[in-house]
Amino acid sequence: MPLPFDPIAEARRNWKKHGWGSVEAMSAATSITRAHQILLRQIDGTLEPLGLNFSRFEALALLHFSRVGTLPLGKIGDRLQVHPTSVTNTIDRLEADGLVARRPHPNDRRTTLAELTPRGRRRVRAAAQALAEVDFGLDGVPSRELRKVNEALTSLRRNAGDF
Amino acid sequence: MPLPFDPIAEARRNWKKHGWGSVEAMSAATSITRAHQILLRQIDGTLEPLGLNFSRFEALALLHFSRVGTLPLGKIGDRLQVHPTSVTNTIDRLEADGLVARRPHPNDRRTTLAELTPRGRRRVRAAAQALAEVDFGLDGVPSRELRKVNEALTSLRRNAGDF
DNA sequence: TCCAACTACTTGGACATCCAACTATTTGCT
DNA sequence: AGCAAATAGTTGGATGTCCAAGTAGTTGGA
Repeated sequence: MPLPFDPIAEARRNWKKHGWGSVEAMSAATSITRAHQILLRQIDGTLEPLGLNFSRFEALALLHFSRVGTLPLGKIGDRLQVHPTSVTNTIDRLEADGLVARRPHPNDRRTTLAELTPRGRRRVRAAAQALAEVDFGLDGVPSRELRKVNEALTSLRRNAGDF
Repeated sequence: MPLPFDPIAEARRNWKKHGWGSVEAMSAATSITRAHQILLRQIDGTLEPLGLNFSRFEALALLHFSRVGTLPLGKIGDRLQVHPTSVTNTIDRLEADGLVARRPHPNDRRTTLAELTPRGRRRVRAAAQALAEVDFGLDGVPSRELRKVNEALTSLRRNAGDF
């Protein structure tokens, strides 16, 4: 099914030919979009038998890493950079599957805590192992290239004010 | 609004501490996801006043680059790597806005062609200019870093069988 | 003290994506 | 020639994301 040519190289040629400018940025933006499509499909495919997707896995991992296994929903949204409504939706699903429970915050009654259940903790470990086994859909990519991706995208994210 | 630390560096530490493996790949996958979130928001924000989003813009650009201004819907899906139903939806929206028209294929009655209207051609030029002006949300990122992104992601895409 | 402004989360609605199933047409094997 | 399999696109349903607006609770300054 692969295309017989690199669609982004083709886009670069066309972009130049029409004098549209910002070729390097266009190319980077498009590359990131395609890479994201590819990775997300592989990752979600890996997690699907476990009843998870990448968003739900990220939320579970965050809870697993927090010493107490508990986090305010707002904090989860800040860390994952998603809208509060997405967090509500994600936690709804995890709660329906018994992987997480909503708890009232002891000091602030506006706040809801998500708490990892024992079942959720087992599930997130299994998911992490499954993802590591397929190298997050990146098996075969030389680690030199992976480091390049990480370096360059860290710079990009810092520039965009991500952190 | 930025976080006071790099969430991905934090994830790397936690991932290692729990012995979860594939740290470099996890880091790359997560970086790509975040970079995509950031870029897509800026790009869609730039295109919104023009009644477009990135998907619709990509479809229009593809048509603009094809000499005749016409492409089968299936080809568009192949190039953009999206599901046929997404193409149907995208073209529906563009058609409703008068930027594209559906035409029957002269030789194959199964096939539908999307044809760029004059209005669509003007719109895609304006959109390209708007995107170039904001450097696709990447203004400020040194071009050395952009080239690194492009190189590394081309390798990643090739490895994943994108082309 | 008290109330306006802020914060945390949820609800309802818009939109984009995918999958499964369906219709229409074309192709290829016998 | 004839029919099964493949191809092109659409519809309906599920999911996930965002925004706008609403509810509940907290905070800070007059």
